[in-house]
Amino acid sequence: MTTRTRLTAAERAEQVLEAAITAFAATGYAGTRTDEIARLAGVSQPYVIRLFGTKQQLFLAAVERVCDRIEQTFTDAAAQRPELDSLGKAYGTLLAERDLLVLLLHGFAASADPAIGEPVRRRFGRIYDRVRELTGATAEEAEKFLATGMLLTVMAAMKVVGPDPIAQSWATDLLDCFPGIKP
Amino acid sequence: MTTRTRLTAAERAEQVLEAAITAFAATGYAGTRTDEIARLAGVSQPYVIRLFGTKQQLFLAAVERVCDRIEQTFTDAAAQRPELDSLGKAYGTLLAERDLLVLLLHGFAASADPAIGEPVRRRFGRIYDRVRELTGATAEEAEKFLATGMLLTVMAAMKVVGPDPIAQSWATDLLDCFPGIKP
DNA sequence: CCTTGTTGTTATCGACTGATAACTAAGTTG
DNA sequence: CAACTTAGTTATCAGTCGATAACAACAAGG
Repeated sequence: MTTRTRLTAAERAEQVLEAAITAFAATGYAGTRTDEIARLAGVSQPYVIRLFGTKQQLFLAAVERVCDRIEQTFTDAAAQRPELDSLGKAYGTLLAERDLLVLLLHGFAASADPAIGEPVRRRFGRIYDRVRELTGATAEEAEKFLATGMLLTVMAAMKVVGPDPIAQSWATDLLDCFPGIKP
Repeated sequence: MTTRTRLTAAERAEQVLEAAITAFAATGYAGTRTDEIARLAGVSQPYVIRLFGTKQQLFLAAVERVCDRIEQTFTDAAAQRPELDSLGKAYGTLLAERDLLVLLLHGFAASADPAIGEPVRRRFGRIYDRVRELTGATAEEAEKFLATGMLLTVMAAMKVVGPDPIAQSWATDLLDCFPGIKP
């Protein structure tokens, strides 16, 4: 073994959190093993548990992180041009980081567990609020915006959009409807 | 124990499949135990496995069944009035059977596994095709329709719509945008 | 009534997996 | 450098869970 570089707990936790996003996005909350996250982060499995307490707390931290990133993306986009299609274009760039969106989808799907559902509802509501206050959109405009976002998120999970897309004629049809998503 | 009523394997498999939809909707593919499905169906856990081979095959059968039900709902709605908002109203009634929609969402989320992703993409594509051929909608109209459906599906998973909804102001805002969903 | 096919069970295994305990080692400070 | 704190490991457990095997009970036909 090469000499391990020692990091502060906060730095290591950061790496573990990124690994957790990748792993949880791939196989969901229940389907992901903590030792797979540990392997991705390059640490031992018990250390992952010690840094975050439980697997569930790590999952929740990953969900919060993803929502932070999405909100930040919207805030940045609105700073340039505070309109819905500016945020829409920004969401399109998030497709490149499929893990973020798919993890969020796993959060929605796992919402039957109150410990997960409560924060997920809270963060989704916050995103709705941010979208409206950043762009001045009406409820109906925000609804159309979020609906489109959810379709794209589902398509990302099915891997028909984003990195290495699996070609499907229906997917091409649908993607043609969003100007500036395809690349 | 009361005298067990003996059913044909097909009849029992039907009951197990319904139980599987309920259970998988609640806790997802990896998070659901086959003995919980067995308990809901009133049979032993090994019998569940014997009827469907593996847990994965049972999950796939459940996904196929849900897609059948959704397609049938659309077909029926189009028979009465072959327009998009007729199908939309029909999808609204499916919210009462939250399990169906949430199971589908678990299917999307679990699509990273090729054994699940392949049939899920196939069925989603088929629903897109059916929607267009039943209503004569353009790709863009179908996209808006499916986007709305995905938002409602995600909201169903978060339990802010459907039976015993958890009240959230943002959810009320959003639901007001769909005429005739609220009841 | 007895044989045969089908429905269903109990018993059990073997692999997995989150979490804990106990220990090691690397910095850090006086 | 010695005492202490913090980062990280190895070893291991206790519970879980899908699957298999072997057996039991019920029904039906000859």
